[in-house]
Amino acid sequence: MSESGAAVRNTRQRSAVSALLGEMEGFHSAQDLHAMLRQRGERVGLTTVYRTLQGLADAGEIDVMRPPGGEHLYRRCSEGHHHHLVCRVCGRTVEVAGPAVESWADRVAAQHGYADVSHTLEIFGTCPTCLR
Amino acid sequence: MSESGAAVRNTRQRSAVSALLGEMEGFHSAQDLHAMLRQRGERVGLTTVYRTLQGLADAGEIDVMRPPGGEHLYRRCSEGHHHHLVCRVCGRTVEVAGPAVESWADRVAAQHGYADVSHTLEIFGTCPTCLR
DNA sequence: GTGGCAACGATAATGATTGTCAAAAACGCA
DNA sequence: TGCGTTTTTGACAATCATTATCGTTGCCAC
Repeated sequence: MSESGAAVRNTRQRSAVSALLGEMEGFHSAQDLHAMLRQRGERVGLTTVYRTLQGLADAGEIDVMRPPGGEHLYRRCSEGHHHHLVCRVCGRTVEVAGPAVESWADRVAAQHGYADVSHTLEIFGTCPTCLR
Repeated sequence: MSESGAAVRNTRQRSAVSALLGEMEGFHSAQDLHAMLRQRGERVGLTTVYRTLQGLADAGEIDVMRPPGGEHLYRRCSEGHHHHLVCRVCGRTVEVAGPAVESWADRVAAQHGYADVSHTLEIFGTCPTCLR
């Protein structure tokens, strides 16, 4: 009645969302993904898309970004912990790793006695293409 | 008729918001601040609070944080660029400076040809008090 | 003092996300 | 393989912070 009762079921909808994310490049909003699924003829409810994305995000299989614009953006990305360098014009994204930053954050938090540390870091800029 | 036409006016409401932020500790939402102003007897509209906060944020006089919860949080804080270490239980916040992180972010962005770089970084943890 | 123009503010609109709950589907087990 | 239990689904409504609207107010320059 507590642990081991995960029981996550394999459903058509979950596969569809997961597969779509696997094919996509870049970040997309939940509503975007929902629209794409409908175009493909997959019948998936918007509610389910939200739920599935949340589940995948909790499981660490996708990344979530909260841009100032307001919409949450989701993306399937590489396994390890990393951050994003995002073009504020076209949205092109580069994954960057910064081990030094990770350890710095942990160290700073520890110095102040904070435990169970996590962090978010996003870098915004204008990419070479959009500069011209 | 282009620049120099800033013409930012000094109004009672703007002063009230600014003064309140000067006295407050920690982050507060726009609606929080609005409620506090009303308690004080200051008659300020919610719309104006939003507008003023946005103006102050644009001017760099206050910091904005966008926690997962959804509400934007504002805070008057020290001048220079810095980041926040936030307790995810009680919200207690510590300002931290990380020159190394700043230069790292700029360097990484430059390596990828990105210009006009900015970044956001927030560290979350559980503070010593909430650990007990 | 006075006029122009930005700021104000009550209200309505927006829009992404979440809650609800009956119906459908998936899995375990006999 | 068939059945019951339990999760998941999904259409729709609700939520709620933020933004737009637009007539009124009051600051500031002259």
